[in-house]
Amino acid sequence: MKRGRKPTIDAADITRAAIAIADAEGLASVSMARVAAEMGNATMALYRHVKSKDELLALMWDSAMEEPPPLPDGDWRDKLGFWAKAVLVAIRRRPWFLQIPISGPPVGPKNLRWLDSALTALEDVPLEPAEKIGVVMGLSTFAQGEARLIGTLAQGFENDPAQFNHQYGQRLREIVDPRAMPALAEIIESGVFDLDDVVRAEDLGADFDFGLHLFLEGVAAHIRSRA
Amino acid sequence: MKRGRKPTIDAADITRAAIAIADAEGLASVSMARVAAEMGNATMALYRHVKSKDELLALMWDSAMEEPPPLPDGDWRDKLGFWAKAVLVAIRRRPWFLQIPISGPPVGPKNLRWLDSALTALEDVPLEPAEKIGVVMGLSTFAQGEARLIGTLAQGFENDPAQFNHQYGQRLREIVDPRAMPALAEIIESGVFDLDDVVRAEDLGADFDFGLHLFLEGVAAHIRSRA
DNA sequence: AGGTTTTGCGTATGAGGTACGCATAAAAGG
DNA sequence: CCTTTTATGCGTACCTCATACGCAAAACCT
Repeated sequence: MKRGRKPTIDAADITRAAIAIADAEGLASVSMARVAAEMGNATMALYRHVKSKDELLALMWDSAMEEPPPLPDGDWRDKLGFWAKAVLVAIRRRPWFLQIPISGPPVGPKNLRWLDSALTALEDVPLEPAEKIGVVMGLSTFAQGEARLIGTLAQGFENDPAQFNHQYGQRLREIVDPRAMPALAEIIESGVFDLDDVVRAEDLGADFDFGLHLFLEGVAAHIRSRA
Repeated sequence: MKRGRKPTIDAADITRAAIAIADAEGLASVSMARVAAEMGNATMALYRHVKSKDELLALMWDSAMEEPPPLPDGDWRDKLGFWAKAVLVAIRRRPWFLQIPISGPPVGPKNLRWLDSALTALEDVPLEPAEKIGVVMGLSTFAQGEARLIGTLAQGFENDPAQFNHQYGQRLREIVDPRAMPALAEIIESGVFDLDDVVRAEDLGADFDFGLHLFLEGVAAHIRSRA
């Protein structure tokens, strides 16, 4: 039998508590003391189960992603598009996910299942393994980057809504000298930056959809050139 | 005339000193005390010119990017591809750039010049303004995400080189159950993850090139469907 | 029961951000 | 030239955090 005092908590409990705090108040509110308090333990008790805060963050990172949803019926394009949107949604549900300083390639089971899901979408596509990985990496990179951007803007909007109320276009008009940056000035004049009222999550979603469309279009073209 | 004691330093000086530290030792080494010491001032002297550390980080963010290089001759594709690679190179030169928590849309002059540069590359392309912005945003997102990934892996490699010496594929083989994740298992078996020796920056650059190729291919397809 | 081992945790240390207030320097007014 | 005004320089102090260390409490073994 196992000797010594019985542990009252384990690393998984700590991770869960930390995630609950991050979900409710953001990653900045996750401190060892706070997590311990939330669990009714003393701060230093945590260190019996977790080497350091960095390790706790790594555990949080592994647990943060939910399971990948089952792929829809259709061709690879439907599936991969669905997958990319699922990635965006999953990250958006845990905005602090991208704030965790990561350290290495993914080995956590959840992340590997996401990878498997994307590769399943490409199952019947005639591409080399390395190419498939490239496609998935590119898509994943794009989705994460877009999620980051959306999160950033959403947060900036919370802090200072006035900054976004169709003043952005105006502000750019003041700053940008058409002689110095003619291409940008022309786009500004077209009014794309004059957001009528507020930047909404849906607008940002439209940007994502367009980028996704371009990328998938590129994959299709590449497949065609292969066949 | 302006009353009061003459300032001996200004925000730009502080920003420069902070950037020098970040370049040399990473963003983690940038503390108010450290920056002040480096300038030969007392810690609290900085607060006369900078409201908070967050503000200092924002200033660093604005100053961190170098000027966009002039675009090469060629069609939009050459130019945009060159631009994307230039973004990657510029970020790679300041790996701490992506670690700064950002707050809002870009208004700094350098960032606007990068934007102008990309739009110049699309000058003669028959797309709507909003579409051009979408293309540039997508590309920029992709480049930043890839830079982040490369930086992460490079750092992980420094910390623990053994982890990468063609053990990654082996490790995956142990973890991944082919019955649970057949698509992933098949790719693993193909040996793509068995990096012969070491993950090199060049290999990662190849990934970037492939993703870039796909994206530009997609843009080309979209333009064709427009014409 | 006595010894052993493992967990729980109080105390202490050091780093970092920053509020506050006084000292100091430079211009303006007499 | 001296006083008043105003902006800067910065010492002190406080608070939050992560974490090393060591002792006490609990559970198992003989």
